[in-house]
Amino acid sequence: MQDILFDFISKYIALTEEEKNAIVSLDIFRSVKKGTTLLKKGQRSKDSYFVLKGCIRTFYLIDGEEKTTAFYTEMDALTPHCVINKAPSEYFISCVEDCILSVSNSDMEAEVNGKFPKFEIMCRKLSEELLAKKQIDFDEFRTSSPEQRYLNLLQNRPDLFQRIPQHQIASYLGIKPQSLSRLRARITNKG
Amino acid sequence: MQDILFDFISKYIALTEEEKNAIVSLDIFRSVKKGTTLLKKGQRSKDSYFVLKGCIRTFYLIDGEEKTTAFYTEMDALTPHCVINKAPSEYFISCVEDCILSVSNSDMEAEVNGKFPKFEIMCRKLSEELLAKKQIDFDEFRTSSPEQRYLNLLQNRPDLFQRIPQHQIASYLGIKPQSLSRLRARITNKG
DNA sequence: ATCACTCGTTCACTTAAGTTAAGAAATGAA
DNA sequence: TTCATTTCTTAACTTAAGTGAACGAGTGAT
Repeated sequence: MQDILFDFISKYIALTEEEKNAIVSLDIFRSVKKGTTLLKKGQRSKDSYFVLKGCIRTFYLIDGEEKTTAFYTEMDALTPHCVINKAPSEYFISCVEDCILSVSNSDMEAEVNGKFPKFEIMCRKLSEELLAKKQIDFDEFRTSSPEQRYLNLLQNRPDLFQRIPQHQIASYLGIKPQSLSRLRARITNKG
Repeated sequence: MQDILFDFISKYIALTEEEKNAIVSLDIFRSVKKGTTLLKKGQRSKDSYFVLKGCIRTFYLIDGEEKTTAFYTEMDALTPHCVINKAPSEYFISCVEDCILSVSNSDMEAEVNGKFPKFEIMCRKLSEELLAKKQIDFDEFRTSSPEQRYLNLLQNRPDLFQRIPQHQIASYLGIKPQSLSRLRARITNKG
């Protein structure tokens, strides 16, 4: 299972056996049940997540309504905003499925970065890459209609439709569940 | 004028006079006329921009229509996606106003980073901070209606309405110019 | 000064999403 | 299994954005 983490890391830096052992000895792997809340609004967490198996999502609670803003699945890394800016979290994080996660604390990361400077390089590369990806995703969202966003999602992340409740996907697309149902019906009647 | 750049840098790292001189000697300051296109779709540029004065925007050309996705004003830094992923640009960059820009090439940056390791730290901090900000902006956009987005923009960047054509702001809000006009009329008739 | 062009607004009409409500299907717990 | 809850769909109606067109105000070029 931890091989997934090492596969991911190998995209950015090469690891020696010694370094791999150092990571394993940190004992960062966690099994988490579906529905578990990993972070609540207002909390000040230092934990970052890497998804080995399963799916977690971030959502806001606005006027009593959940607004899902992201899904993280296998090989996705999530450093909550509150870890970066050291302020209480604006949003929630919870498990959509039973998950196996690698949970790393920012203090631990600082320690590992001290011991193995390679990791600092990885973090820089990773955050640059994530910024570039986030920019493109944002642009795509901004320049698309809900229907186009739905078709894009179907194209780029078809697995989400098999594992995530429709109302959470609707929220992610920026519309209501009823509108998603209707939109789907509209599309099938066209094709 | 270059003091603006040094003020900006001082938020991340402290600079010696020697380092400041090294930057000035790079001769990176450029005056650019309103309407100038800095980057076209399909080009492979290595240039990053820092706005000292004026305003530049990024936009896509989709079905013959300009879709504006960002405005950069004083103290904003823009590293185009094509610089990061070394692929042809998907979008255009042009000047909304006469501008004074600091234009830095990624080769130059590598050189400066080599001479002054401090700069590498600044780049890491900056890209982490930008990622965090981008995430929050995206979440806000995702969870808002066009009307809320308009009100937020009015709150957070009121200057844009004084310096940018309405149809570009409409596009930025994800709607048509006519809808922005109507939306504004609707709001004034309410209040 | 004139002409062409862009820009912003308004209007009438169309299309799609929000809202409210109801019911069927699936899920989970006792 | 049964019962309650959640999830998804459908429908009727409301609201807001898209579309196409027209108009006046401003801008720039000649």
